[in-house]
Amino acid sequence: MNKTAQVGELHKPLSRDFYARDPRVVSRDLLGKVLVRQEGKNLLAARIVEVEAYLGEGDPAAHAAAGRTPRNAVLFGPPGHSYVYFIYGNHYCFNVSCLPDGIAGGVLFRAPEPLAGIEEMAQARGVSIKGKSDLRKLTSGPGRLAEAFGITRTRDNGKDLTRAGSDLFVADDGFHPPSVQTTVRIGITKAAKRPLRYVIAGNEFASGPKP
DNA sequence: ATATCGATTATCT
DNA sequence: GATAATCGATATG
Repeated sequence: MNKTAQVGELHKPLSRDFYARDPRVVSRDLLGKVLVRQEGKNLLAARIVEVEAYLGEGDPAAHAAAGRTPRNAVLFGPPGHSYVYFIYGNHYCFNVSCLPDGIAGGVLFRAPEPLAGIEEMAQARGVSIKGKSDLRKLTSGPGRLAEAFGITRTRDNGKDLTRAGSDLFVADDGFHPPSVQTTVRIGITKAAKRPLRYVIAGNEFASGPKP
């Protein structure tokens, strides 16, 4: 398998079937895939290294836990649609709906490794990249990821990520993560002990303090 | 109409 | 390590 991204694959979204499974399975399979934003001529791409699974009614930490509301309706809809919400008055978080239509569940994208469109991401984030280690400032954390990719609720909530030609989707370029680590989820107070955070082991671009 | 709080981050000390 | 910033969804009156 090629080490570099097979750019030819970067216009082909993952299928609806991929997302129509348990969020824990989708989470694990999303690691190593490539998140793509295609805005006309501009291409933003980043390899997913950290995600979290949020289950439906049985998961107190999930937005879907209290049942369907206008805000979380996407999570109850068909799989492969983006769920974007605003948090702490400052940040957007980007998720994808999982499981068949009518059953809630989703995956939160927490951190990817930037591959293409570095300049555009830095501009969107309002930071400058001097050294290689500064790349972490672009997308290391859900709020940063959303800002780097220009993801907002009005623009992207409810978007079908599996549609051919969508400007926002996830692609498989053949990369396979060497090893996957699971930990507890970050920043939640309910069901805080469940090991539903998935990280490519030892990856530099995962959120949190650098080891 | 008003109060509460959150799947975060930047910027202090 | 602690906290301010700051919006909107939701619950309650």
